[in-house]
Amino acid sequence: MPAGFGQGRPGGGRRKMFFMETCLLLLLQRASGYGYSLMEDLREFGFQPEQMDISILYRALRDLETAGLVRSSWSDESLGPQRRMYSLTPPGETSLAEWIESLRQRRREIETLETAYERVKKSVS
Amino acid sequence: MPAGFGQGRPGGGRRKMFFMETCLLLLLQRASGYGYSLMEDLREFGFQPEQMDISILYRALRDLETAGLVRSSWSDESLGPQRRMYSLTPPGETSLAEWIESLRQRRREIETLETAYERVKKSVS
DNA sequence: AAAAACTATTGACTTTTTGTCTATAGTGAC
DNA sequence: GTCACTATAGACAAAAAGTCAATAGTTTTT
Repeated sequence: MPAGFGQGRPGGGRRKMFFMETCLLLLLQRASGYGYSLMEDLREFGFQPEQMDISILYRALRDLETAGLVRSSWSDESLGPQRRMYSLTPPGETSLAEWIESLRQRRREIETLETAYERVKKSVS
Repeated sequence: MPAGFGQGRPGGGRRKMFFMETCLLLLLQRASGYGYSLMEDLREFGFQPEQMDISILYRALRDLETAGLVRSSWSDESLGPQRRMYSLTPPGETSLAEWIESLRQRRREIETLETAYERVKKSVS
């Protein structure tokens, strides 16, 4: 399977969440943030907060923290409910670079397919 | 979530197999083929037959047939074991066009992320 | 001040997907 | 006939992703 597609254990390998997690690392390299704010920021990359269950985002953040790519702490300075503020760790920066490269590879694979499709369409018509 | 990411039932929505199935439809628009031959043809799109279990390919073909996007028949003309020859149906052609468009969208989303990453890297250094 | 509404996070449950392993079955070679 | 090879199919298990509901503190409303 194509590079960037992972190798994969059952149900696993490259996951749907990969793109989202990469977006999160990028956002956190820009500035630290918490669940709800990151949710809004994801808009920039085509996500639509209204249409997604935010649990998925929280799970992604927890997974990233378990992997040591982000770190979190409770911020009590804010008004309103307590927020768990996330920020990027040095390993997170490294992973971000790698993941971006992986997505770049994936983009190239899609481009190959697009090109092939254009050729087929031309030969058929 | 980004267009091209499906909406999704549990564990579902946009699946890992989406890219592979689109490749298969494209290959079948070029010419009909069977399991093992398609496996080889997938090389063009970055797949590595040695490293993947062919069951996955067969399942993909059966799924596509269930969805009416391809049709199959036993070819007895060949020497060697019987082969199930697959070919693209008209609905399959339509889906192929849609799926390519969906992947195009996905590629654009990746490009957005790549661009954003370049900007962040520049501002950090 | 009690109730309601909102922000924020977490955890349990369920379905679907996906990878692996094994079974079947025909064909050609020795 | 047995063995190896090509080709396809099915069962099983593990993991991921989606939904739903629970918790908990904080403003706002009445």
